[in-house]
Amino acid sequence: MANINEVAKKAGVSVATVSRVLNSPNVVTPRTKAKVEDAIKKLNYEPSMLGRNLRNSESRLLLVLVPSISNPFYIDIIKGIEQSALDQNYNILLCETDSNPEREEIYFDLVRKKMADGIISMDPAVNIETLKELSKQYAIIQCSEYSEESDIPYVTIDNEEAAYRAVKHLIKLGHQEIALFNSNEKYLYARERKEGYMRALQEYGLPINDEFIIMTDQLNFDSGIEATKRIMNLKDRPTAIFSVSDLLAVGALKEMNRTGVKVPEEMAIIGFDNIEFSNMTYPTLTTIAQPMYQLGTVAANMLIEKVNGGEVTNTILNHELLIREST
Amino acid sequence: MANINEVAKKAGVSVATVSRVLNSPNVVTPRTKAKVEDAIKKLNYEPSMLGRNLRNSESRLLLVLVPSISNPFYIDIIKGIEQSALDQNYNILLCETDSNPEREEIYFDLVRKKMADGIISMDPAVNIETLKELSKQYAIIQCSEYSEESDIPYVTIDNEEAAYRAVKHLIKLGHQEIALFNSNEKYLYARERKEGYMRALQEYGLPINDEFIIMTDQLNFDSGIEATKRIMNLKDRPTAIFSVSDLLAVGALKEMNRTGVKVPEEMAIIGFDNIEFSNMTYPTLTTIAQPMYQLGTVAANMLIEKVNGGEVTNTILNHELLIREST
DNA sequence: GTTGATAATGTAAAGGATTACATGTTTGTA
DNA sequence: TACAAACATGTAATCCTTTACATTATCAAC
Repeated sequence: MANINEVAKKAGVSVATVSRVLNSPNVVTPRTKAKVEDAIKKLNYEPSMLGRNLRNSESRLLLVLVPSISNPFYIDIIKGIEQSALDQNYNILLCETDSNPEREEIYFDLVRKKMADGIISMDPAVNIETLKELSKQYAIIQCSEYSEESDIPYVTIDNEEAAYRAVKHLIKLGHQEIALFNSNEKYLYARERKEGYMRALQEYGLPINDEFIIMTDQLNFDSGIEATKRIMNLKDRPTAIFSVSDLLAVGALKEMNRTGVKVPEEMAIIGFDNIEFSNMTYPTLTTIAQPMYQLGTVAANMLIEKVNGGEVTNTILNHELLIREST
Repeated sequence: MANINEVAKKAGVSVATVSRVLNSPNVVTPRTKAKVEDAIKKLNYEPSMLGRNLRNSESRLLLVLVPSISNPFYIDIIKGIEQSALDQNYNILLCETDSNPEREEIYFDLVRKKMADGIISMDPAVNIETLKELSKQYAIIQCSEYSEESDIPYVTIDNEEAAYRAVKHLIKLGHQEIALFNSNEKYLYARERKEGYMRALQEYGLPINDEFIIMTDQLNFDSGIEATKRIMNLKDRPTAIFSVSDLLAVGALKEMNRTGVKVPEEMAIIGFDNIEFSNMTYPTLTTIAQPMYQLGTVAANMLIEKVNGGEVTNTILNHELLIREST
């Protein structure tokens, strides 16, 4: 495979000139440019990014840390990231941590070893201490989930307000007994969404029933079924569910269908995220729409800005309540 | 950031020795090894993969070409690929082509420019001519969808047989009028699955009704709804649907639910792929399970084998008929 | 036809590792 | 004690670009 030297020789110029034709074509005479381009074509030359990256001390790769690609919530974010990255000549290294610290370390090593120029972390279970440490030296952005006491820049939505609006919607429909399917409150978003849930209840003078608050350890379909079974076994059942994840809500829906409980008549359900699938269920799922794609593009732009030494400010994007058939 | 020279100086050895400590620790004296490791620690040295990759003429990155990450079918394959890759110290560059030739070219360029060591293509709409051309020079594997007349190695399942079994299952249940939701027959898998569909019908002496064969241009939910509407508008409706993709089948299911047609009593539905979601619908979806994860691991192993100059043989993996509620 | 300014090109160092080959050190044995 | 064999370490080339700096070519103006 030809390298820049051979091209230079064939074109009768120096390697510097070849490089210039490639990188700043305007500083070179049309005649030499033509000669060089001719040689490039004849030799089928493709500049090696390995050499270039070494020289430029960059990899033009962005690490995207995701807890799981099975959760469609992340898919649209990833699409947004990929688009922004491509637009700026970056590529993404998609890394699924599975909340496994060992894997996480493998991926962190990629940036330590210069194989990635920066990180977008979306993993709520990320080792925040390591992340903080890394952020002193490398460009890092948190997307969706973030840590308050780090000063790692983030992009997210107002989770408290979104949850508040969701629950308020249920209350307005006449529900007084509303369950909350939440995840572990060690995660900020879980705490914030619970805050919103409680604020809505309080505002309308409704009691907070601890039995109605279910903590699931994973945001997936099975946990949704599990949680639903638990509330359905209560003597005093709620009439509505606010779930912090569409996947949990889909599980709830399934369990309702299985046991013949009518949605929304006997049980209203509202999810969170607006994953593509929430529109395919029976009935379709009312949910809080997060601007996933935009979360992605903004995160990527912030990261690239930071990689290039720029300053970057935290961003809160808008959410939206999508009322569909399940409420 | 420290480099290998500084480590060597600090440890009082040559760079070669430092490199050896890193790459073949056993050829170096325990005493020197200790000195070097000490220096590494003190300087917080991390070997740069940029330098190493240039020297070794490799990137240790595998390109994974997917038509769309919105289709969960690919998600498990990707997981498999990622696991195998990690096990062998590779990472994956996930590339969503969106069946957009320009994007595809960007990604192909990555391998031309040595930024990726090989490609796993899963895109049925891939530009097969370019792929064939590239495969002369670079390591390429096709996963799931492949081209018969190229000699690019592939891993897939027996689509004809799988379709045959699915349709036979419907026939055994008493269905005589069976619709086929297929994608464009320019794709091999579409042709093969249609073959299987026809073989089953023929074997049982059932007529082939062209009106029952619907071609969709995309394998997604909306196309499923669309196709369903078409067959429901026929004077003579089928009593069962065989869909070549779960997503289409989910669309069909939704449309049945919307219009109050009972599944499976009035309309049986069978999908293809066994995406995670097919188990979450109401009713759950009978489907052909492809061994997605395994497709991924096998593809990755084949590719890495090929990257390292090995020879590789085509692989056909087993599928399975999963009978659930929709039939 | 000089001169000076400007534009185009060339030279060589640098970026950070790996490794063939050369050199220096230990061992074991006679 | 001396010598060869085996082992450990060092030297320097190499992978492929980019770019600061040096050099040469071009052109206008006098």
